[in-house]
Amino acid sequence: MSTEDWDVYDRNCPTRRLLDRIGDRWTVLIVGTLDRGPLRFGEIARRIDGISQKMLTQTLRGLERDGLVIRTLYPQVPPRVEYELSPAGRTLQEPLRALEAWAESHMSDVLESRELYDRSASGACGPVRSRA
Amino acid sequence: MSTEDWDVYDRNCPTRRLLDRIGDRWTVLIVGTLDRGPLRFGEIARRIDGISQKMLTQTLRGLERDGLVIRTLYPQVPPRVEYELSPAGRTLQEPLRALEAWAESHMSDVLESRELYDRSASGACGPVRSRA
DNA sequence: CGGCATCCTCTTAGATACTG
DNA sequence: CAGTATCTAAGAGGATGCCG
Repeated sequence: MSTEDWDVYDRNCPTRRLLDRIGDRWTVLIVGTLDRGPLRFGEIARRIDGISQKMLTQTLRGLERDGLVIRTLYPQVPPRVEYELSPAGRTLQEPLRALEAWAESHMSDVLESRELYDRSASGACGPVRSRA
Repeated sequence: MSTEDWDVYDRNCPTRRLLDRIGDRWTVLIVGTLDRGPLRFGEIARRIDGISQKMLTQTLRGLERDGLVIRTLYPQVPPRVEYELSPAGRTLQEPLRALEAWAESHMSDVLESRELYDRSASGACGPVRSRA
């Protein structure tokens, strides 16, 4: 909570980049899976259908670097690595859940709107609005 | 609000793609600029530093197609085009603002965490945690 | 002014193979 | 198991030029 505040509408605003990270497709899903406690690498991979091992590693590293996820390595053979949300990471859950909830509840509207839009490639005259 | 609910953790879930769209870097900023009412194309472009005309057009088209933004063309010379949030688009503002607020308020923590992380490339023994 | 089309570049991410 | 490394394909996105 620094007194200095950034402007996301400025090109060089670091907050803009952070926004990119947390809005990232995989970040949203990963943080979502970790809401019930620590998970092993493989467990996360299995829960998020379609994520590649590379993207999972990469995204987890980024989250760890940002202090949002804590990585715990148990030096065994075979190795066991657990990931859990940090306190800061837990505060991120609420906004992300809200976003996810919005997407779910507006999915059908959006789908309908797309169909309408795609169907009418041609328009009329007068001030043309995209939606009546 | 259909009774059918999807699972974002499934690879083929359409909600997942919608989540991608609304989490998009430009979408967040564009929806943010439109919170005070309609804006012309050029006005939006001027407010969002660093956006190219191509990405602005493209993102606005997507939002229009999804029924989140309404495009109004006034057939004048030179043409005048205004964009405004639809009712559905306005409901998106709250979650996006929450996300933006989160990013702003946690920026300094994240920056600090990154520095710490980058500084210590080497680790110790025992169960190794990313953060004490 | 607001855009579309084209070109071209640079980043991403998926697949694959190998390692401690 | 949990990665790292490498290659390649696909797409994001910028620059430019033309048009209604």
